[in-house]
Amino acid sequence: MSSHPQLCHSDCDDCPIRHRAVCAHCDSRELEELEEIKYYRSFEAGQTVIWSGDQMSFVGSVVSGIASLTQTMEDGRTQMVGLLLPSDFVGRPGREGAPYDVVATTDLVMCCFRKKPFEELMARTPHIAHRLLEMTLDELDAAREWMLVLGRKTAREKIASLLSIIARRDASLTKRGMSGPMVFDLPLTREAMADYLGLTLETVSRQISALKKDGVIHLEGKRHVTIPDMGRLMEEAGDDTDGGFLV
Amino acid sequence: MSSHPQLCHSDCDDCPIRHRAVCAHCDSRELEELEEIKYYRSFEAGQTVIWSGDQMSFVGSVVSGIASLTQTMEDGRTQMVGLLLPSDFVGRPGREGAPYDVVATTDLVMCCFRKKPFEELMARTPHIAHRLLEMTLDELDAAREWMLVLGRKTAREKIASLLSIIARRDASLTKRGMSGPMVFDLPLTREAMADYLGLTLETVSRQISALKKDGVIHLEGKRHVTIPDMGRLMEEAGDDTDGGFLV
DNA sequence: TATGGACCTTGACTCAGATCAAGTAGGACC
DNA sequence: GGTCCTACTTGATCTGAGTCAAGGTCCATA
Repeated sequence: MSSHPQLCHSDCDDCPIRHRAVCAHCDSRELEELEEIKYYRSFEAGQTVIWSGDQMSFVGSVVSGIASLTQTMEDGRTQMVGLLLPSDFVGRPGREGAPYDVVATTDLVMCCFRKKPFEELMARTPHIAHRLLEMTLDELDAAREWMLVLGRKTAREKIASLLSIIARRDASLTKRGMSGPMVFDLPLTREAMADYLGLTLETVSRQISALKKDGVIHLEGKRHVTIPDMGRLMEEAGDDTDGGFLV
Repeated sequence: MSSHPQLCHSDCDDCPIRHRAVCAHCDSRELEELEEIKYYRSFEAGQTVIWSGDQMSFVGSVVSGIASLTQTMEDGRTQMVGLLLPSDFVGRPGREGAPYDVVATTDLVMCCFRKKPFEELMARTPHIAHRLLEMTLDELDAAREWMLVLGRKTAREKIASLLSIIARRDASLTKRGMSGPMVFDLPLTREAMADYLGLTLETVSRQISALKKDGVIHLEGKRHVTIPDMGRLMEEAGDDTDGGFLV
């Protein structure tokens, strides 16, 4: 599985981001600098972190909770174009405005760096710039993978695709591995799932019920999911059974 | 409008790529190096340039013709995830395999650089690396813009969106500007349009006929398009009338 | 001038998913 | 215990786009 967009300052204990691709190569001067421009921000579920078109004053990563990138048409139709899970990176060094809304889908904590000094540091530090290109390529792959889901998959396949992405991300974050049944809590409402999948919330609900009836997933309450057989779910998603590479 | 993913070697007369963001800042040593690792490749319409999963031995840009990035499911459903018009860049410096097929949608000429030495040059030349990040961000924006099209737009809006993208790209390449009626040849078959839009070719045909009947576009033959009123087309696409920023 | 084939159009019918509408489940707060 | 509210489910019906099928157009080649 490819690594995910992540960027971390020095102290991963108090900013619980797993991947240290950047800081592992930073010397202490750089880490000090990062520490100086670092701060935390919290958002409540439903709050908008950044409005489309706004100036962005920071870059950063998700510490806990979920944020989503959403685009909205004038008549209100919305499409999520990205899902930011803990450790994912937000921000576009070198760019001014945000091209879409960033919304806190659950309560959210972010670890931010002030943008200007971060960019300056980046300009002086080739391996940070390089890591950033890597992350952007990963995001691009994920977006294009999702285009196939949106354009060509059935509602049932879409749900299965989303569940398997969340399951895989959850496994890699909790280091629980992918063998045996997967258990996790759905971090999204039916409506948010619908926005991500280009469906209505009723269709999402119906297809989840159908997958449950067919034994592909188990549900306790409305959010607690067990996937007895990951291979089966991936077949339902229309993916190669050996697992997608992206996100 | 944002710049498009492009990368150019020194001699833009014999490699007709408009944007010189890279070479404008290269000194003559770098240009000489680029010249040494440069070569051209031609493909016939329908040929596959790179298979998904293959090692890529070059990076480069489209000189003439159209290439597309496509993803295919096991059962044959396909989705185009990118359209490469003249001057667009192909390649993922620092990455090995291709994540999707690159197909020559028309007869195609590409200007290529050998990948290994290009990467070495890039590692030594921060402004090329920087330009590459810029291009990747542009592609990411375009992909996400397209996710809204795939997930939430009607067939009619999808066609209008594609036509306005092609019209705008055509205008910027030929420097004809966006005022007055736009005239161009559709570079895609109905089937290719369907693959890009997540539709069937019959639906594409029907919607083009409908837009024609309603006077949004004029058609001479099957491919020669006139758009009398670009604003009207963009309304049909469901975009802000002031024009999208992306692609 | 025919013949074949790629590409496109149009019609008739079907169906997956949207829409509209009525519920249920469970938590917070009085 | 009741009531309110948000999140979810389920049913009935509608409809936009897919499917299947029959032609049409244009061009290259015989």
